[in-house]
Amino acid sequence: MSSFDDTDAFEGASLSARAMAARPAPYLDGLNPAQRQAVETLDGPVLMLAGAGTGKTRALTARIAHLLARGQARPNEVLAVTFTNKAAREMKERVGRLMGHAVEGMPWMGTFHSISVKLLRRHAELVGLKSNFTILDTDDQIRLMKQIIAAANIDEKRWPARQLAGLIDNWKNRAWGPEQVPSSEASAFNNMGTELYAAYQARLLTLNACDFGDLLLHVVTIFQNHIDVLEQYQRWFRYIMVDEYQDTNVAQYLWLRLLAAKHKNICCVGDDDQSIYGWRGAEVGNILRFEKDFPGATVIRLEQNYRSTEHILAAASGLISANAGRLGKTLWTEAKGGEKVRLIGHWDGEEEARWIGEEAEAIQRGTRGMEPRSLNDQAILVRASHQMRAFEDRFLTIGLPYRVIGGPRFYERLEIRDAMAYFRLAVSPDDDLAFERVVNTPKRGLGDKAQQTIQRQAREDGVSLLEGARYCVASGQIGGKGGAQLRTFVENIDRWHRATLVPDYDHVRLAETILDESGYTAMWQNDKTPEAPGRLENLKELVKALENFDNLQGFLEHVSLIMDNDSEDAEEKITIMTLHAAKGLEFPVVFLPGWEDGLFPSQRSMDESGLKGLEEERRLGYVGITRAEELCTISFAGNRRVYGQWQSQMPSRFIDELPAKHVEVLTPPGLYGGGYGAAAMSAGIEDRAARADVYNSPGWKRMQTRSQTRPVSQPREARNVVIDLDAVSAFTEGDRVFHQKFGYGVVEGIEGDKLEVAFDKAGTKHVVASFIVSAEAADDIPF
DNA sequence: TAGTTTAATTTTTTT
DNA sequence: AATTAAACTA
Repeated sequence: MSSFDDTDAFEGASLSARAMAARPAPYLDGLNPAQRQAVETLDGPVLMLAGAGTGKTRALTARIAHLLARGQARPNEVLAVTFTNKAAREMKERVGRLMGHAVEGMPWMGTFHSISVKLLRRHAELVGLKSNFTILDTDDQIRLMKQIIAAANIDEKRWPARQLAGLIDNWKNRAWGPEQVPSSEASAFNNMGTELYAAYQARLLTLNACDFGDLLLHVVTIFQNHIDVLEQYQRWFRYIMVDEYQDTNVAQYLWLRLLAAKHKNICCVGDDDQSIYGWRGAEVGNILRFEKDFPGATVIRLEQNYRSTEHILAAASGLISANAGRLGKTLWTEAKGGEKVRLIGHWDGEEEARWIGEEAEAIQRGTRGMEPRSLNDQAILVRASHQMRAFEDRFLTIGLPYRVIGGPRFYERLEIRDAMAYFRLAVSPDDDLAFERVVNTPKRGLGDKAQQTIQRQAREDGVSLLEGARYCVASGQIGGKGGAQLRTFVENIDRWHRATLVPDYDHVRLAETILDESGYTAMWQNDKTPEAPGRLENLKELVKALENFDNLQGFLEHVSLIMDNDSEDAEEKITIMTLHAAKGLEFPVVFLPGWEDGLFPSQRSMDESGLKGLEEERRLGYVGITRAEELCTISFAGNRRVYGQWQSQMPSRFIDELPAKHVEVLTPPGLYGGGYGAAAMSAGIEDRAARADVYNSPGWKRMQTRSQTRPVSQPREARNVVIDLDAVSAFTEGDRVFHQKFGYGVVEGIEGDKLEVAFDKAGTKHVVASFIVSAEAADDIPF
């Protein structure tokens, strides 16, 4: 087969059509019948119900390739929408690979938000914005809300800005503008909700800004009010594809329905069982209702799972079957055998972390006939991010490398946001929010009083804060040391702004100059806190990132939308992340800790959303289990510290819902001296134990027997841990010591078998004594 | 104005 | 427990 066919096929519609007739397309190879149907059903509405691990992305990308190769649509006529930039990037790459060349001309493949920005920049004037509007992030949003609340004379303590921001966000998710908020919501936020919403929107317009919700809402508004614009895009987007349809909110739904109304060539891919974003406005109803919305829709179910063993699949299916109102799918796999899902109970959270750490290392070495698995192939998925700390603490002390996904992202870090505010001021000096953020950072002797003076002046004259400040300096309203510094600040901004007006200015150089002249770099250089060096490092990284852009404007635009920064590093590490963050990913080995009622399912979810909340939690469990390819271990702890208080926990009700024959109950090692807590042995567990085979293991029974003899009071004491006295007694307070991972430090205290050590670089930590050597001994070890 | 102490709050998260 | 905001003191 010559390579000419490949290239020729993509030259134009007629040629490619002929090439198609000549031989089957390579992108169809290896697709199962359902996938193939999904790829080849190009016209009319299609709902692709794709269960976990059923090759959804594969089908979706092949469909795009098919569309283009057959010449049914030009690349710019295909609208392909995802939720995250990562997903969009991946899709682009994979389509490119299928086509055998990069897909340059697919400008409409992206997230709802990035596509909306593109549309909105073209038609901004239709909603009263200028096309160079700025996009506010959550932080700016909150600060703006604070001002609005203060202006309305509302006690901010009783009515926090955060709450208002959340409320307005919710309304925007439902595609309600200030006028469309129904009267049933009138009592919201001290009966002022709608008014404040309107005030907030008005303020955004004057700032020529919008928040994330507006990006979508404005586009919907334009489509609804300007038929000509809508029709233009309806004609343009001949084929529409949507990933993760179960996560769409009402605004996104309207957005799509309006665009698809003409050609009705819309293909939505999703899985109602993986809808886990209800709390931020996603409507499962959208996917459940698809066939009503688009009569004559073809519904295709992808049910063959290529990811997990049959036990894992069966456990997940068993769990999710407890949910009502599903579209219904039956996942199956050709892969037989494999390990059952493992279940293990622990005395407390610390022990759970210890056990998982040891298990991860055992799996890394290869255990029980299983092939060794790199730490990269293992993940710990938690319900809430605060659960991560227990694992981090434990892994730090035993030196197990880990990576946390979903911490504060790069562009959300304090120093980056500060630096960005400076850049924003340079680009648009009238950006009041940016001005406010950095006017006294670093400290310029401009406290509340001075800032209020500037605010008042700016408001009186109807000008920006920068102009207000300029006047305050000129008129002597702000004098003294602060005044002098404010003058320099204003002059600096003027100068930086002039620099951005020069054609082809060196923006990297300018950025460095700005950080330098503002004293921002110096501020962190003089800061002696342990995080200061890291922050300086981040600033350097920021400047480096600038090199990829033509100018500061372009960079700011990019950053306001793309907040992800996944830096891959070479070292093998186990991944710790939330269940939410894990959606769409897969790992050979998965640990699911913390399956305790109240934690998972989360109490708050159940309180706020009742049965609906519980079902969403259950879907979250389903997502968690289906992330695993080979080995899935669910665990819970009988006792856990919640907000600093010890609490007895009950095993999650979801554990009872797992089909017993696909679950193996492990005997916890912690049985040696521990026992089960009084609360844990209370009626609940016994009931459940009687019902479920899951609890018929020797280990579980022993655990119950022991629990009757031991009351729960102080778990820490109750646990009869073998203390390595030799290791501890080797040290006293004040000793200079060395740790493999943390380096040198001084012993500050001794607790059981742990030492409290103040490390020179890593800060104060509790470390197991056996991992410590004296500093003198360390000096003798040649590295 | 700036640093210090006290009190309140505590999910999940993308754009 | 730990973070964060607000109140308080120098």
